[in-house]
Amino acid sequence: MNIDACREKFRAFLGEHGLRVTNQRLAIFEAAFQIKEHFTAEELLDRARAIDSSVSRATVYRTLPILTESSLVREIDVGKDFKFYLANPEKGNEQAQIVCIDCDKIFEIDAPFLEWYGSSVSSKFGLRPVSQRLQISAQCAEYRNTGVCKNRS
Amino acid sequence: MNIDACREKFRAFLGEHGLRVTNQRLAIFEAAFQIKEHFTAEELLDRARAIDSSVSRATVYRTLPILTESSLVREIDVGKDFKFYLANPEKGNEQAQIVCIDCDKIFEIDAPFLEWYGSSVSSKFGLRPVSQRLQISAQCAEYRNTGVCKNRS
DNA sequence: CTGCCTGCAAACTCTTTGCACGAAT
DNA sequence: ATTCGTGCAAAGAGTTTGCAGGCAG
Repeated sequence: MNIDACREKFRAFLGEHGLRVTNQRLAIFEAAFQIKEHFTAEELLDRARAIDSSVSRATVYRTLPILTESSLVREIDVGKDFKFYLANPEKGNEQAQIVCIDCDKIFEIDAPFLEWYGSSVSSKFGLRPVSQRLQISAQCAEYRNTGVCKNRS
Repeated sequence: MNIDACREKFRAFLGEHGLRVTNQRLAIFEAAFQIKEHFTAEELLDRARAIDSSVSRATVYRTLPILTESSLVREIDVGKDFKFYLANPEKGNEQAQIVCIDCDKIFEIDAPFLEWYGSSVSSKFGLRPVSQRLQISAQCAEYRNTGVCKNRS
């Protein structure tokens, strides 16, 4: 989905939920979609402030749930003490993440079986799956050999 | 592995790593193995204090890494702001978790393919997997119908 | 105008850490 | 005797929230 369609979807979502279209929310939306990879709340704040300097940390944290509930942004918890986010995720729950434990880089991988697997195993417990997450922690080949990861930022 | 073998493994692990066998560490070990399901650091503290009232929160947090590194306890991060632990996990990384989003109950499920899947997909990125986690968030059938989960504690 | 939205700063939660005392080896 | 381990309390980090003022509808 291109950014214009996403922006429209965002405005529509706000309208449908009786939420107001504010400059701050728009700036946060634009900032999120400028970032092509995974980002943190803090990085989003920096980007959003570059667009609208009045954006505060609180508003970023209050806007992120709106973005995730509208499926425009996916929240990714890799077991660290802060969360990552990804704008306009292409494949819903059909993806998994590999996290490099040295450089923290996140690789998105296709996991087409995932939805099916979660559903079939959950039904044995009388449960209906809401979301699935497959996460793999790994080391780069280079890190393994040299102790340093080439992806380190 | 029965508890006696585990206790012996714990003492051996301490010895091999130049760590001392203290009453507090033993109390925390016993407390963890008294709990047959998943527990939090706070629950472990309560149990450990019932055995040795001198155990402090700090020591619990300092002992948990020892228990996880010795594979006597598994750490489970379900994306909440605190971690769960499970003593004497039977199937290493060959298990996944289903978490009920209402009552937070954690169901352990077998996932025998998991190790293989992580390895095969990671190798495409030149990565070596360190750990895998498959987590499914789900709702109880009862919760779905009545809005209340029968497992609610 | 009305009331949702905002920035600010303080509060919160879980976890970690500095310090001086205490206990294991 | 040494040194590591401990309890206490404060610090830390990311996130949330109360409040008074501001802007969308």
